[in-house]
Amino acid sequence: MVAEKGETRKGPWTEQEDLQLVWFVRLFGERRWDFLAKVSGLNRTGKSCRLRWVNYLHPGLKRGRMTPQEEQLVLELHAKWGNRWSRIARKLPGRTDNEIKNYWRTHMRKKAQEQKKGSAASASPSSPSFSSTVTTTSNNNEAQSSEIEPIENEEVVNGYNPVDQFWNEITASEAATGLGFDEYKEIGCYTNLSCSSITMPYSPVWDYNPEPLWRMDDEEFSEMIVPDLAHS
DNA sequence: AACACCCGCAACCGCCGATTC
DNA sequence: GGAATCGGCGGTTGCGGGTGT
Repeated sequence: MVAEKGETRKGPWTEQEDLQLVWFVRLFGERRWDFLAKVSGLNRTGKSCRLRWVNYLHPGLKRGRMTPQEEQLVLELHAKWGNRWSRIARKLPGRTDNEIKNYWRTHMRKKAQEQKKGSAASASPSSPSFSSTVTTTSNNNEAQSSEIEPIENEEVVNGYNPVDQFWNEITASEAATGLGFDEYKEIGCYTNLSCSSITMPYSPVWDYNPEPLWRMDDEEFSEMIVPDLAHS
C-alpha cells in the first residue's frame, strides 16, 4: 500500500508513520496540522495526522475496556448532553470522543437487541426508542449494573503498544540521563524498538538551530527540513 | 475445516465554526 | 466585512478478528 508520489496516503497507519508523527508532534506541538503533515514527509493530510494523534498516539490515552465508573459517566452525560462526544470525552480523562462514540454505538446496539427481545417476549404494544431508553435508564443503577461486566486488569487487557513504549522510553531516558529527545535521537537509544528500521528524515535544525522552532517561518523551515517539498 | 456472521475499532468524510489575511 | 484556510466535531464506513454453525 504505497502511495504514489504526490498522492495523499489513506488507510491504516503503519508503525513507522506513527513514530514519525510522534516525533514531529514532539517537535512542533499539537497544532498546525497541515504544516506538520507537510514537513514530516508523511503523505497524509493534516486532518488525518491530527486524528491519528488525538485518537491513538496521544500520551496518556487509556486503552482497554471502559471501567464501570466510566460507563456510568458516559450514560449520565449522554442523557444530559446527547451526542456531544467531544464534550463527554472531556469529562473522561484519557478517553477520546471517537472511543466513546464507538462504545456508545456498541452499547446502543446491545440495548436495542435486548429491547427487541424484551418487547417480543412481553409483546409490548409500544417499543421505546433508543433515546427514551437511554434517558430512562440513565438514572437506573439497577438496570445499568446488570449490563456492566466485570472488568479485567487493564494491564492484562491491553496489548503491546510500540508507541506507548516509545513515549515511556523517551520519558524514562530523559529522567535518568538528562538527555533530551534530540540527544536520544542522536545516540539512537530507541533502536531496540521495532523502529530500528525507521529512517527519520534528517533535519539540520536539530543540530544547530538555537531559536524555538515555532518562531520559524513555515517556508523557511520547509526549505531546511524537506527541500523538495519547499519547491513543489 | 470452512464459511458466514457479528462486533469492535480505526479511519475517512462532510459540515461548521474559528481564525487569519 | 468577506474570502480562504484550518481545526474540531459528529456521522459513517470498512476492515480484521472472534465466534457460531
